[in-house]
Amino acid sequence: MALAPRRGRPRSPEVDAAILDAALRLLAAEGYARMSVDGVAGEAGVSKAAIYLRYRSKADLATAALARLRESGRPEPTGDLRADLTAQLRQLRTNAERVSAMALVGTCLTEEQHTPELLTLFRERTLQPRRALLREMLGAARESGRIDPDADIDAAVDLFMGAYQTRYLSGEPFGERWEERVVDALMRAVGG
Amino acid sequence: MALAPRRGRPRSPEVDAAILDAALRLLAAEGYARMSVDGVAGEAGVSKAAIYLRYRSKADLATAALARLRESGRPEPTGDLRADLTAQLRQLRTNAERVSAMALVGTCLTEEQHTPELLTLFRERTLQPRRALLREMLGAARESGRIDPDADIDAAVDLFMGAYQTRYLSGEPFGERWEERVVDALMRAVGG
Amino acid sequence: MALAPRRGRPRSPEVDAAILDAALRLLAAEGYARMSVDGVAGEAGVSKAAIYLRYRSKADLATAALARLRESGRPEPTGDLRADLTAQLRQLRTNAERVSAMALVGTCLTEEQHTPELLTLFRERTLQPRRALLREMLGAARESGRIDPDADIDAAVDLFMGAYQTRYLSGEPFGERWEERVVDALMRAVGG
Amino acid sequence: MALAPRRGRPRSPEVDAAILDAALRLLAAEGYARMSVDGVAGEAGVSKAAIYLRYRSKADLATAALARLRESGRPEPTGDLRADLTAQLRQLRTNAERVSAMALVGTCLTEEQHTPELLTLFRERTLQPRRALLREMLGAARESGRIDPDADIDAAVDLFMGAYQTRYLSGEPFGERWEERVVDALMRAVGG
DNA sequence: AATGAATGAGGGTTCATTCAT
DNA sequence: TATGAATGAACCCTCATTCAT
Repeated sequence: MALAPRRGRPRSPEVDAAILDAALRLLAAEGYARMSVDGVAGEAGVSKAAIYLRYRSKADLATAALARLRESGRPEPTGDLRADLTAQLRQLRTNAERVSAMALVGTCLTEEQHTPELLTLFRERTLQPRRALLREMLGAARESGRIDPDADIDAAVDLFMGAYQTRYLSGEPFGERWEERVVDALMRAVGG
Repeated sequence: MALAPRRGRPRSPEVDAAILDAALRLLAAEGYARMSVDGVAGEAGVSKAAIYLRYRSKADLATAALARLRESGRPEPTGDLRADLTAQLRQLRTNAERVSAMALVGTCLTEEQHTPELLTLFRERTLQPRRALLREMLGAARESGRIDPDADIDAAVDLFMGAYQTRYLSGEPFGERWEERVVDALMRAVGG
Repeated sequence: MALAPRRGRPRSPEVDAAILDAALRLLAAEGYARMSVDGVAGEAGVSKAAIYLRYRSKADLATAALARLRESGRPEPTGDLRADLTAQLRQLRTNAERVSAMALVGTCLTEEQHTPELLTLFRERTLQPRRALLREMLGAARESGRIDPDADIDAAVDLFMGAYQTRYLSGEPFGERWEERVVDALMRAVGG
Repeated sequence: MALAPRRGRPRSPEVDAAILDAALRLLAAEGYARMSVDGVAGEAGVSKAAIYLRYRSKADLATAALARLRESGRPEPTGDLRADLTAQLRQLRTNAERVSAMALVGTCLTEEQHTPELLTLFRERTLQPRRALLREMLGAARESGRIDPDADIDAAVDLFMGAYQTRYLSGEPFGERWEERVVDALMRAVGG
């Protein structure tokens, strides 16, 4: 099982991680344009050249940092659609707050013209998997007759996924039991 | 902002408008951080100092530009809820595309830490009026019994308002009759 | 005769001159690659941005500095070929030492691949005019029968023009009456 | 340079040669200032540290590379001065083009202040031997009466050696039979 | 001996802002 | 009022050199 013996000084994994952590932190806090490679190096406690040894450009670095974005604790569906949707929405919100997701969304949107990789990556890593899971859950419920056979799953996904974003954007407080209320409304929409 | 000066040569309103137009265009196209005062001056055909005569800083300029953002052609409700919602959604989408609203949203979110006025202003000028109108429409429909008396209007607003944003973000094409499908689903949610 | 009244703050001619002087000095002393815009700004006592206001790039700056290179005191031909050639050669040598011409030649040659404008300019401003003058002088002498009607003027120009350069390159001291000796030899070559 | 090590793994001569070849190539192509140790390592297919193991600095490396410069095919004098001079000039030109001699001359001149060893070495290896040979040829011809006993050999050497350089510098095309024409003129100068 | 990692010091260029005319 | 000049502080990226393996 031994890896091929690598020649030369090995790359420090601590440095690897420190760079990406710092980059993601700054990306969320400052946005891509304001994030400076100097700043990342400073936060990570490494030299700028150590970063350029790993990434060819600032865009490369930001992309790698974004690619590292992982969701933690996406809940497994149980089959109880209402409960599952609620759990999903709660986790989406918690996770978004944990990783400053809205700030990252902002950066990706802002950079859509200059650095489109960011938005592409964000879609692939974060949005699409969640949309796919949602489609599966709703599809399975429709198959098994737990929701209306005519339910428009595609439309339901758009309604559901945007709720958190638009609430955040609006600046209005979420209030008690926000997730439950949204899910209730959605369940009616799909005839659950 | 500066009070209107009473002495000396008055400021040209054409210049005022040209500056704000250029600033808004660049704000949408480049984002706040990449928008340069030089660039605005160039697009507006004035000197940089002419801008600093009117606005104390780049942030001031961007805020004023954003404040200028006006929606055009918001349709008047007719009383037919389904038709009205569809018209609203269609206009929201059209208008968003016209003013690069998603890019502006991105900038406002990205700058939430550095220049929170931008997001505040965007909320006040763009999001809140639309949300208020929606609440009115749904409230009136509930009053008059055209939708379920138990309908959760607040939740419905979140579902409705986020649909465009999340669809745009997802990168998936909108497809034919997207607005109708979303409104159909929402009408079920509110028992219409 | 009044110039059109220029608007805005006029560009300081002192700054103009200081920049070009510093650039030419550094170009000769350090070569193009080692010459830094920071260094030029420092020597000239201006900010880097003042330089970039005038020149779009380092290459532009260097080119402008080189274009400023002017010979001083190129002697007017008197008609006495031997005396004129000697005067030319003496002035060539003096001038070359004054402006570090060989260092500039070195830079232009070194940068032939990366910044060919430098060599082109050097040719146009310095080499070609002198070669042309030499051709005229020799041509006139041939017309008037003071040198051999078969004299190969083109070859004579190459012989004459390279003498200083190659002597400098060789590192050997020029010695007393070096110019006279070279001109003597050349006069024989053209049958003077 | 470092003494040959007696202990431990011996240095590979192939690596030695590859390094110097690459360095000379880059020195001619980019000039000293632009030549990067990374670039040399890359071209030579070795690591940067392998270079620093052999040379203490970039200047050391460049010097060693220049020292390797060898002329190939310098023709042996036959005793026929005109033919010999022509052959020398032709070979000088050919060789110069082969090794990008003018670019190297440029680098040596440019670096005269910072790294004077380069110019010194270039003189010793390239210029002085050729000048010495020329002096010998002309001296022998004068001894044997084939040229004027008063011919100024030193001046003739300067005329001859500079012709190629100045023609190259001037940018004018060499044209047919350039060597013959120059030698013709020179032969007259020495009374041949 | 040889490798690839890591560093510190610039280098060219841009930009928000202030100044002189 | 309005202009163009001038500035100082970054910012992205590269390089000669040293270090750890």
